[in-house]
Amino acid sequence: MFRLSKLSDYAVVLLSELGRANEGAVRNASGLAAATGIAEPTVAKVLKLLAGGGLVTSQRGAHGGYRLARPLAAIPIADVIAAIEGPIALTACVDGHVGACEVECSCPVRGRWDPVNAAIRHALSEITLADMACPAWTLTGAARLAEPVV
Amino acid sequence: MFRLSKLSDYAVVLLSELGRANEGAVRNASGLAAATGIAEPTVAKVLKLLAGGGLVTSQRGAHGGYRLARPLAAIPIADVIAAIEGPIALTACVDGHVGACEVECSCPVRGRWDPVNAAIRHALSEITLADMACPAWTLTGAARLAEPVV
DNA sequence: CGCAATCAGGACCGGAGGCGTCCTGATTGT
DNA sequence: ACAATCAGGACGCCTCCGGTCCTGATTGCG
Repeated sequence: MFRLSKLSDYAVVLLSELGRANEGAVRNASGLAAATGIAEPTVAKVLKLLAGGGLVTSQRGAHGGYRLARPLAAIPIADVIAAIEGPIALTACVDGHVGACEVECSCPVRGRWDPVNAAIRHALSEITLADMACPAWTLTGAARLAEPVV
Repeated sequence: MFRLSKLSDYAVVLLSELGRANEGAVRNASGLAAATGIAEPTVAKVLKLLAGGGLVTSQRGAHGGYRLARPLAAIPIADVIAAIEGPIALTACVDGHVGACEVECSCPVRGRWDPVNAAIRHALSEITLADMACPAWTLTGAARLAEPVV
């Protein structure tokens, strides 16, 4: 199974939370932590990663915080994963590392996963955060989301 | 990055090796280890997993070994990964586990990654081992493939 | 002008799980 | 009967993720 980092999961939650209500609003880390139920240090870490990836913009100083850099519909899930976990690739041997393999010529791995990587990258580029938003929410508990839970 | 297990990588190598030459031939674990450069105990482990997944058939006893259950072109890479690493899913919370989440109602994760999982599963089902075979080989050394190398 | 709030960046540690190995038993051809 | 080979599980090392915390830079407010 593809062992996606839990941090990426948090990232989707936080981005969705940011995308709710008025998208231009600035939210600070502690407020987002309270709204999502994720531990505050973790929230801060994820937001910093997302800021580094250009998915959110940060405002420092008093009353600072984070806001979405683009609307949710313009954020493919591939970008989120890339921001949190680095470039999308299946194995270590895949990107670069040419010549580092010990079995070398008999190593049929080099470049072999490339089509798989490309296929996954493509698949993940087609799905945006807006697509992932609330299968259950929109149906049952949209109202519950307006208020910070937990 | 999608941290695909190294075992899956070995599996592809071993299956490709099995698919070379005459596909019906029986190869034992030590021979495959020698041909691929992978440590023998690891080869045995991978082959056992593949046999459990029905990708190879095993013959016990003296002069026993493994052979492909189907031709390479009939083995999607998704089957290999499923055999080695279990069912394909991005996170633990995704499949089943309903109600096991601590944040529960505020956990926007449940079911959310489903479209992503489906997209990846689909992508991996479209690519067979035959497709992955030798991007470099087919160009330069197609002839080399006809005969068992190394 | 000083202070408080907030993000930026990195260091640090604990725990989980993958990876590789090995051992014992079952099966089969010679 | 023996040797070869696979089946299945147990086990330990080691890497890496996760979560936390600390210090410094930036900015608005009193």
